[in-house]
Amino acid sequence: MHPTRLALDDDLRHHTPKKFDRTDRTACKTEGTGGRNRAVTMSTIARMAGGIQATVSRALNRREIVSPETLERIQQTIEATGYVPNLVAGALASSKSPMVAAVVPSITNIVYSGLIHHFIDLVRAAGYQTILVEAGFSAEEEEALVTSLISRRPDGILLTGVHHTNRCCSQLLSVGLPVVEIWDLTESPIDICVGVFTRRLARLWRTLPTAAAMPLPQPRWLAKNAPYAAGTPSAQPSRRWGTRRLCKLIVEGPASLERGRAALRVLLERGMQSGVIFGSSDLLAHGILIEAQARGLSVPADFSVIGFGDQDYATATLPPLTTVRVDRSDLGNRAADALLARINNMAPEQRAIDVGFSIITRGTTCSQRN
Amino acid sequence: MHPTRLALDDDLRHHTPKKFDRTDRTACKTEGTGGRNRAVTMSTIARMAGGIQATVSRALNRREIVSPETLERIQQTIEATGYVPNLVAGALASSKSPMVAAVVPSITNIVYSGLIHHFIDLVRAAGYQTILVEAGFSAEEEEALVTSLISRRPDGILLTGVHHTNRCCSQLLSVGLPVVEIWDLTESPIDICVGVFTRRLARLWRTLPTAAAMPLPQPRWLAKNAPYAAGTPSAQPSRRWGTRRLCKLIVEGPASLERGRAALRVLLERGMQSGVIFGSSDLLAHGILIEAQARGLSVPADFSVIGFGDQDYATATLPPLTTVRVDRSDLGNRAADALLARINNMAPEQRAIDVGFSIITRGTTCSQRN
DNA sequence: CTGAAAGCGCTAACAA
DNA sequence: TTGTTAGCGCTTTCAG
Repeated sequence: MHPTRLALDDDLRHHTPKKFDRTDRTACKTEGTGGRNRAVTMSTIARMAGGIQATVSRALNRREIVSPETLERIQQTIEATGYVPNLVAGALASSKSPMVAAVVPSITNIVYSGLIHHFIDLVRAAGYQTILVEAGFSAEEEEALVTSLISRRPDGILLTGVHHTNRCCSQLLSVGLPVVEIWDLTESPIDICVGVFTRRLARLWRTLPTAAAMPLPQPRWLAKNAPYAAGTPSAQPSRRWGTRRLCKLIVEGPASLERGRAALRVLLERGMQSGVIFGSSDLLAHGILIEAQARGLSVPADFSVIGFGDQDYATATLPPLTTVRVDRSDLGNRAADALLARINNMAPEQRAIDVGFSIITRGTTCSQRN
Repeated sequence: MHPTRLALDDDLRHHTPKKFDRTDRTACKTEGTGGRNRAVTMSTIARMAGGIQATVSRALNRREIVSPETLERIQQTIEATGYVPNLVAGALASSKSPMVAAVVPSITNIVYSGLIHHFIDLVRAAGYQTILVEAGFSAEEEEALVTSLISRRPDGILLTGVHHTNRCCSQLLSVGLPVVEIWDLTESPIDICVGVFTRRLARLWRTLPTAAAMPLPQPRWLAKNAPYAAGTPSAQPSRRWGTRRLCKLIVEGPASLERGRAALRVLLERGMQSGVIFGSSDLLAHGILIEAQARGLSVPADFSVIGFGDQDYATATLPPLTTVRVDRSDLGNRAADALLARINNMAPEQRAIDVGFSIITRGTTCSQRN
């Protein structure tokens, strides 16, 4: 193979925005009608089809109870006018919007968005639309958001995590909205919760042979277990955790490849010799692998790495990443099922649904017992 | 450093779900009240505070026009009852929900979610909540979704891409909803559009020195330019494109590290010698880097790689990734600005806003001219 | 099967 | 400043 030379034309390299003028306004609609043209409603359709508004409503919601001819006429006029029913009026009258709300800390984090993706699919299949909102990681922000969500009177609501302000919980409770909390498991959820049982994981950490370091946080419930305050990459003095010496490293902000790399640098500076590094996300763990490679260190010969999340790319790293897997699609599905069940007034069999987790052993750990 | 041994207790390794029973039902609410307890409304508050419903409405929306004492009394009762206003009634009465809708192909793809994140922030600052929905990559699905969104009467709507069904466009037009389309730029948007001017990018590709391969698609508008049908990883016979020989490789499905690795394997099998490989996303490009490394090939000595997206991790790869950057936060912000402007009935200065793009040169290309 | 009529909980004139 | 009164566009009894 020969080296490749690549030269970029300077004028192409940065493409400076081009301006359009607004001569072509074909699509602009506020013109011509002179003021807002009266919206077409059910009554409009009824009048045009020679019937009454209630019949149109029936034609739309329970087609089987109107005569075929009437139905036909109504459908034709609907088609002709391009009428779209007003769901907010419907929701007011029937006090049920076909809608649920989902609150996640971050929509850009695949850990949440992947799960929510499945959730949305399932509730959609049941006829519900999802209004998805981002709450950041603060319970106060969440409270404000939840209040404004409640004011939209969704049929149900999904919350991430189990730490909510008191106001938030009591509001939810007093409205009597079905709510499902995901990720953490608590034995006294607001309504139902589905997720993994945190203490189990913590216990797992504690029993592992040599815990060398543990970049944090991201999944909130890992963060919860951190005995040290967060700070910019800085190692804490090693201390005993369970029966092992643990050096915990808090990585501030969202996980990223770069933060993972930085984490390993810090750990090495602090004299880390060997052991296993826990990443609170696969991304962080992957960053650690890359930094190791850049420094000529070998994983798992020099140290082990365990990620969290089992993202799809965990099989594609060098070497493939050992990681903690929580079945997110399962979680999303169960959350949807549980919420739908509650919406339909079914008492849940269990109030806390544990989806469990497992360790997927790949190339970044050695699996021999010692 | 010494090798690390890692042994996992078998009973801990897989944590089988634990069952909870439902004895603790402290939080269950359908109990006690015997049937649905009448919801508290503005009238309830008014009665309790010794006033009239309209005053409560005023206290909530335009506090400055009610007397301090009345305000005080009302606020206290609201506090006491935990009353949350019903926005759907409000929306019906005022025919404005403080809400906009956003339609993206995929919420799990950071390319969209990153941008939407900014969009949401900005419109929220203006008092609007965003209902976010996923449309997949089909215009038909999108149409159905848009219809159901319209039925919720949002104040505005954001669409991804410029390819929509006719019904979709005409419905949007007939409702007279402010709409902003993002990513692609077209000179005849439904309402306004903000994004990058595709033809410019295509022209850039064409002038590059040696185009060896181009894994596709993901950004829809790259896909659009593909002269070959999609298929599982398989190289197309090289053909002339512009003045260069181009070997295009279509990668099916969403981009992933693994698909990038597979792509390089295929390209090598097909006898790729040198040149530059375009990834339609940074993830794909990163996969290519990893595979190169696994095979002992050197980038950019053996071949160059250019990604797309300038994700945060592009600086953290080995070597750092040269990539095409579209400022997504800028795009999200401008989209929000544009939509808000339209909602406030301001005629846009331009109907198409070009945010441009740039090539960020890092370590995976050599920059010497030839 | 179709009509008539009473709201759903709020906003927005208008009047006092 | 507060009270009165119409609706918003639909769902849902209840009669016909």
